[in-house]
This record gives sequence, structure tokens and C-alpha cells, in this order.
Amino acid sequence: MGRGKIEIKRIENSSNRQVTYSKRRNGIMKKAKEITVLCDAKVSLIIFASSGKMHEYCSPSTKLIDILDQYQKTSGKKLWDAKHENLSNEIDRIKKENDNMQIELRHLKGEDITSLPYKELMALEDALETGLTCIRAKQAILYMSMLNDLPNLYTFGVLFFQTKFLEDDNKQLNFIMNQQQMSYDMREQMDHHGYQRAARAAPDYNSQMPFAFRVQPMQPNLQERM
Amino acid sequence: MGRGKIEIKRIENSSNRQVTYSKRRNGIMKKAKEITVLCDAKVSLIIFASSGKMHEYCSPSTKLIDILDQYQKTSGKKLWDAKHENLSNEIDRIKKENDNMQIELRHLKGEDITSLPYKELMALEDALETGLTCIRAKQAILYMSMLNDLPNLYTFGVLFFQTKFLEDDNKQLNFIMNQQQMSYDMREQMDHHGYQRAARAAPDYNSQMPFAFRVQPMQPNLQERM
DNA sequence: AACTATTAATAAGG
DNA sequence: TCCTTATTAATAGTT
Repeated sequence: MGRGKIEIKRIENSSNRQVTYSKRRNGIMKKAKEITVLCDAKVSLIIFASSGKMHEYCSPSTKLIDILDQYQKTSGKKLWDAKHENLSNEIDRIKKENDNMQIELRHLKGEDITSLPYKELMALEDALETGLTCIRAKQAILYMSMLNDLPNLYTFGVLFFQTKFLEDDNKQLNFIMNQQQMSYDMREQMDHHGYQRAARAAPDYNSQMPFAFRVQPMQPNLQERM
Repeated sequence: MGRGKIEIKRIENSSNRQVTYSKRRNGIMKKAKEITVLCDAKVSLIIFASSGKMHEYCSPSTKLIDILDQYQKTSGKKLWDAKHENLSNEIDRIKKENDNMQIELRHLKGEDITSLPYKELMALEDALETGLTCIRAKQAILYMSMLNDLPNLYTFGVLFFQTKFLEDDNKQLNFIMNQQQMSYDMREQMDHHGYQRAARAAPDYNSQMPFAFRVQPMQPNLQERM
């Protein structure tokens, strides 16, 4: 369709090529518009000239992104979905990691431990003890360096730590005593319900130390009971 | 171009429309191919019939994804980049959360605490103590329930806890003693370097309890030193 | 960018 | 869907 027939191969003359490009591009655009109107079609047309200049047509009341989404669904070919999947997987992986850490943190803080098996309670206890030891060592070091600069803080430092550990010891002693009281109460209850007494277990162990702030180190009465 | 001129508006007759669609679709495809060959253009053409059936053309030795990438760069219009950015931001956010938890976990385990300020050490210590208390309470409850079922485990339970807490007390006592030894050594060093003695601080406090497993509750010598 | 001779596309019909 | 063909539309080469 022109003054002569042309072979369909690259037009070598640069300006001829440019002119033909312009004419044919308009032609295709027009055809694209026509088919959308005539036939209810959805069309996306993107053309890049060799110069890099871009022209596009997209059927009205449609977004390119929607056409491309439909393209992916219809053809099964992935465009950005692959990238999305990778990112989504990454998110899932990190979220799982996150959850695990959250659980570990809560456990270390003594929360949500109701359903933990005994073995894990032991591990947790070890971890906490280790942590506590490290922290206190660090505190001690801090004090040491303070002492370096301010020699008269020495007494305060010693006092501080002694108080801290004594408080802690008291807490633990109270705990032991409570625990023993509970055990004892429970044994009493069991006795009242006719349970057989299984061991010569300390019936009034608790009463042996009404004002004792210390379990005796050698535990003579405990060994007696073995 | 046909037996008669047609108006460019939707073809109401369904089968006519279908026929026209087919013919014109081929026409556009041919034109698209031709312009790529003649003019070195890159073309992406995607057509959906109203039926949903899809046809596409993409210039050879080019991938649709590349054309779309170039489309985004050239036009500045975002296609999937917006979605990607959202996901990437989400990943960044979670990763940061992750890092924070990791740090908290390490701190609770006594790791990486070298650069922590004193206030945070205190908070950590509190958290660890709370955790430990909860864990041990839970352990105690576990024992109680075991005792319910197996009365003769009573003695073992009492023994277990007494041993556990005594071990712990010993650890802490050792720590205090070490700390005091360190303080004392340091004071000695300072004295040798001519530092002024700032307090009448226990010079041989340590030697006062070579076999003592307990700091005395009333701390008489400590009060003396105040 | 406009013109126009010529080819290409396609509407209608079978 | 394919073939045919009259007719219109697109466009190559020219101005």
C-alpha cells in the first residue's frame, strides 16, 4: 500500500525508517483503538522506537496493571509474581523467626510457661541463672571501675552487693519455706484422706526453723530422713 | 476497506463482532510484527477478546518483563514497584523488630552486655530474677502435682529444692567473696600506688569466712564499717 | 507535513 | 473458519 511494494525487512535509510516508524505507529494505534471500540476488546500496546522513545495505548477505562494481572492469570506466565513470591516467602520466614523469639523471650520472662514440660523448665532455669551470673559479674566490674575513679565508693559497693544478695537469699528462703509448707499441708490432707504414708518425711520440718533465715548447709535432718 | 464503510462503534451483531475481531486482531499482529522488523522497534501487544481469550505479541529477542521494566523507567508510572516497595518495607520493619528481640535475648542470656549502661543492667537483673521466680514456682507446682500421684516422691522433692537453692546460694556467696577479694586486691594496689585510703573498708573480710557458706543475716561487721 | 499512486486490509457474502 | 471480492484504508515515495 504505497507507491510501490516494500519488502518487510529493516529499512536501512535512517530517516526513511524514522518516517515509516511514525506513520505505522499511528496506524497501529488507530487500529488498536478501533478494535477496542468495534469488538469490546481490551488492548495494551507499548512501542519503543529504537531511539528509546515510548508510545503506549491502553483501552479506555482499563489500567495497564489490570491487563497485566489478567495476562499473568490467563497465560500462567509470571511477570512480577515471582518476585512477589520471593518477598512473601521471606516475610513468612522472618515472621516465624519472630514468633519463636517472642515465645523464647516470654518464657525467659516467666510468662506462658504453664504448658512447658519439665525438661524445658530446667533449661530455662539454667539460662536464667547463667544470665544472672553474667549480669552480676558485669555490675561488679562496673563497680570496680567506679572504685578506680572514686576510691571512697568502695564501702558503698560492698554494701550494695551484700544487700542485693541477701535480699535474694531471703526471697529464695521464703520460697523454700512456702514450698515446704505447701508440701506439708498436702501430706496432711492426704493423710486425712487415708493415703498410706510413703516416707518418713519431715512432718514438722517447717517448725524447726520458725526464725531461721538459713537452711543449714549440711542438712543433718534431711539426711536423717533419707 | 471493505464492501462498505463502517462506523467505528461497537458491532452489535455478536457473530459479526467475533469475525471482525478475529480479522482485525490478525491485522494488528501483522502490523506489529512489521514495524518491529522495518523500524527496529520494540513492541508489546496484549489483546483480550470480550470472551476473555488472550492473544499477545512481543517483539522477538525481547521479554515482556523487560519491556515493562523499561516502561516503568521511561514513563515513571509504577506497575508492580509500588507493591514491591510495600513488601520491602514490611520486611525491613520485621527485620528491625527481629534484631531488637535478638539483642534483648542475648542480653537476657548475659551476652553482649559489655556496653550496657548501669540502669539497663539493673532492669535486666530484675527481669531475670522475676523469670527465675516464675520458673521455680512452676517447677514447684509440677512437683506438687507429682506428689499428688506418687506420695513417696515427697522426700525427693524437698531434697531437690533444698539442694537447688543451696547450690544457688553457694554460687552467689562465691561471687560475693570473689568480688570482695577483687575489691580488696584493687585497694591494695591503689595503696601501693599511693592512693589515699578513703574508707575503713574490710581489709580481710574474706578471711572471716573461710568455710562459711552464709553471710550472716544481721551483718554486724558490715554495720561496724559504716 | 501534504499529496497521491499503489498496495493492504477487510466487510460482506458464500 | 475459510474463500472471494468489492471497496475502503493505509502508506511509500514524492513534492
